[in-house]
Amino acid sequence: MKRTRVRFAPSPTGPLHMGGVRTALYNYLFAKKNGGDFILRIEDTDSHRFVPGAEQYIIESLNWCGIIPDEGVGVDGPNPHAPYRQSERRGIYRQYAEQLVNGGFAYYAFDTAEELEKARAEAESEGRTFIYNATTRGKLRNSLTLSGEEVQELLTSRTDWTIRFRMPEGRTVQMDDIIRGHIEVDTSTLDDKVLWKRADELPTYHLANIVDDHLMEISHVIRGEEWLPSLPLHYLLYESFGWERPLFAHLPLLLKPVGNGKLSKRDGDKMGFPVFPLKWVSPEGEVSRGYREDGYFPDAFVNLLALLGWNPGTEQEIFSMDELIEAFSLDKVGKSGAKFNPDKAKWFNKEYLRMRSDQELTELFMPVLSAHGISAEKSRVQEIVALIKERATFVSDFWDIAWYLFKAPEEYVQKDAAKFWKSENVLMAREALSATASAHEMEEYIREREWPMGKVMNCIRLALTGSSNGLGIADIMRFIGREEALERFRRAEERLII
RNA sequence: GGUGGGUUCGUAUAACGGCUAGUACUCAAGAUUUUCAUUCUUGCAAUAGGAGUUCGAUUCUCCUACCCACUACCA
Repeated sequence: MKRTRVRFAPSPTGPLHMGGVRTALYNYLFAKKNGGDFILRIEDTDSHRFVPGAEQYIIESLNWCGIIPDEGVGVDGPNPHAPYRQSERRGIYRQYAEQLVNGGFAYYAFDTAEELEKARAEAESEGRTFIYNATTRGKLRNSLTLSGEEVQELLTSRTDWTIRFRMPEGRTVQMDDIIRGHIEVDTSTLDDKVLWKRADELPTYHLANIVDDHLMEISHVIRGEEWLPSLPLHYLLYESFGWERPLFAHLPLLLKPVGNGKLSKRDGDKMGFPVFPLKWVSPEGEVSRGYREDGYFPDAFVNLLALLGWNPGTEQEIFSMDELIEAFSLDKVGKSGAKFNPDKAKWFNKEYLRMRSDQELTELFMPVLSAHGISAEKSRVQEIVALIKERATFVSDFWDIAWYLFKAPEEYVQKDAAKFWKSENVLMAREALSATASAHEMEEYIREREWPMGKVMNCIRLALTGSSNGLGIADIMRFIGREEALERFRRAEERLII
């Protein structure tokens, strides 16, 4: 049997967004599940849309997620099909395009951008849509309508011609998609796509894609649903070359959380969640947040992405990468677009945070503490982390949850003070606090006297933390000590009016 | 407009012709707790509409509606 080889082939036109990461992930899982290769190829055939830094961003993102290519751009190991950057492969495409011309499957087109623009505008004014195919190509300037000498002349004198695919007439292309099943399309609705551009000596996506997939011995093409409309062309290209084609699987789109449409950069900014794996600063200086910088764990991110459009068929939701590889299969991938749910994303991270060891979380929390000007002993911090980890979604929550274990409150929440800082409460609280040596004793003291536990405790909590919610008094006192507790209470008495 | 794809609770999904349509997130209520959070329990909530095939349809077929993608010398 043929070896499984898949590729992720992004275009470096900007940061890779989470939909792209998911496509890469599914390719990776499929490859690993089948003991095959996962290849990273960069499709930079559009010189006008190149964005500096985008390629590096793609590599870093995949690396952060643990989606490691076996072959391709950024891989140190053996790269038998190098180069994997299409701009570096430009020399190989022209011959293939010309092979199609010689076989009668393609032709030279000399229409200028202006001429095509005019034809489109004309058609539109008549209520039609211009389509470059069998119905119009006979009236346009190309090697099918011009004489051999004219063609030769134009080929050498001009540098703005293209090679177009000659879309056959009256055929129904029969296709099969692993996810969507059998699909048929009539060629009369398709157009003569440009395959190669003389102007920059580069192929367009369609040609480069087919040639490279063939040369790199790709067995399965797993890509986004937006490519489904060009599948007939790709089928026809394989047929014209006489090549065996790979199997295709078109993944459902990732949709925005509310409303309709593809998930886009704007949605994240608007709704307060990242759309990109990593923070991205565009060449213009525009900043987009990333999952990594927002405090997500890479394995949580991968887990939530995996479950957007795929399900294991069981009720398991938490998967390590190895478990995903084991469980993954394309026939469990859904057909309909998946709306991204930020709440569920947070839930995943919360689950992953709980699974992290106290030691690891402590290492992550230490820099946060220093950033707040706190220097604390690691062993002490680790005890605190153990106490608060299940209250947090992100490591960054730790500070908000437990800052008062590191420093005294400067101010008090008005509403809580109004509710609990009352003379009778303060009297009881002061007595209980000063008459006992530990939180445990204090609790006994209050109970014996049948004082209202809630009122007294919240009064103390207000003095210790500045608000009426937070950790148990016993835990707080264990960390700050009795002296500090008494001091904080004294200060509250000075500052708060009854 | 044309072509293709899609449609189960608000969201992600399960149920490969046969249970009371299941689970998770969110939300609500209750229990626990000195507060908050956690935890536990319970609850709200769906097969887009219409025909057909069938003993029986969420599942198969057709029509309608709605949504999405594509329709570049972009990928």
